[in-house]
Amino acid sequence: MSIDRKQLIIEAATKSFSLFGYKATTMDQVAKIANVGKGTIYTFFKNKEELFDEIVQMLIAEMKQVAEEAIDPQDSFHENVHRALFQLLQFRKKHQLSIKLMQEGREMGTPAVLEVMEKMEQAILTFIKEEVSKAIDAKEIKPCNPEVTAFIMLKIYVSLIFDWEQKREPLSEEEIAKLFELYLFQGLSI
Amino acid sequence: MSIDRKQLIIEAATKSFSLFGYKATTMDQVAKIANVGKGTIYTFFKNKEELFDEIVQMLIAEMKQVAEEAIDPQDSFHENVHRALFQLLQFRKKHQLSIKLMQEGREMGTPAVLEVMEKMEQAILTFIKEEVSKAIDAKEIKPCNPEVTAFIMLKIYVSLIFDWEQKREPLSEEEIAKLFELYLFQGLSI
DNA sequence: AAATGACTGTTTTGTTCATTTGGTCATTTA
DNA sequence: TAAATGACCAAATGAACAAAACAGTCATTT
Repeated sequence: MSIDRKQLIIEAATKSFSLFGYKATTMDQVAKIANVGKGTIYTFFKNKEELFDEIVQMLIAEMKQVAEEAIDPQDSFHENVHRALFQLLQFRKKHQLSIKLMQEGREMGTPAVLEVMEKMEQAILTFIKEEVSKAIDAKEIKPCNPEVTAFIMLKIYVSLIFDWEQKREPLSEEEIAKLFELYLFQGLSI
Repeated sequence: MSIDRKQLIIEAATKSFSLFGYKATTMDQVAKIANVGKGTIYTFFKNKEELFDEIVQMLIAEMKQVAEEAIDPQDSFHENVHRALFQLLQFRKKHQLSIKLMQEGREMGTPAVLEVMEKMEQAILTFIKEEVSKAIDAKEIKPCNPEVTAFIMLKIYVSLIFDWEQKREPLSEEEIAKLFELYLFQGLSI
């Protein structure tokens, strides 16, 4: 048998999704880039959306790895969460495919893309929630609802990293870490 | 002279904007509802956008009043901010015109509407920032950047009131108050 | 002097139709 | 003979055009 055709298709589709987005990627184009007959794609994937989903699954796995690499059991919980969330959002901010998908989700509202963005957010929330639960068990932080806490943490990070610099000077990583520490861990009370 | 024509126009336009949104409101329609010739509108307002802006100015003034009424100098800073932000966002959630505008901003991205939503957000931020500054001066809370703090507070509230219940059970006012108190004032640290 | 609505140039909307697209399947290939 | 293929098809898309609706003006009316 020649080289793995499924791999070729995945690589071609990833390239095209990253370059043009989901809607603007045609199956003919993917076949052409992969040097494969169009029908061949359908022997490996039920349809366009399933091909897309498989690629996004890989993206989520990559993100999970980035997050896990940011965790150092020696460090405190909030240093770990800060590093993990920061790395995660930087990843999302820099990776070609993530960027294209976020654009397409916002600007065109492509349903398949919105669905996939949900999944990515859910994956991040699950990861953080797990870390929060561990920290509560280890009595590193006060008892609290891990789901709400993970949700708030992610929202604060997205706010500081994406929303704030929409209209203002971007904040440096250290500033973000300090703010996170102040608001979420120390608290504003005197 | 007959009854105040400018007032009639403002009332008619408010009704139409609330019912159909900015784009779907035509000047002919406003004139008809107001029982006024179309040309009359242009003796009071330069164009459609200026009419819209004047109405939104009134909405913002109303919001400011709601926020101010929520502040009780006897109470602590965080009780006051909680009440003010909560009232503000409930107002936004219940008022016909706000609802229509938020919909139109999200779904159609009408530029005039987005612009106006910016203004509303800025008004809220300025109000909270002012309260934060006062609280710092009164040594009620730790020194911090009032602008970032106001920004984070609003984000947390919008997250808890709007975003959270997108996919989960809504949180009650008391729950939101408790969460706000825990995350922002007490801090998660033990 | 204030109010008006018919008028105008522009934008939006509805419609048509040729092209493109996702997906199938009979044929080809190795 | 199993895997690969591309011609093929129904459905979706969008370009092009005509018709309608629109914001804003201004000569006329009140």
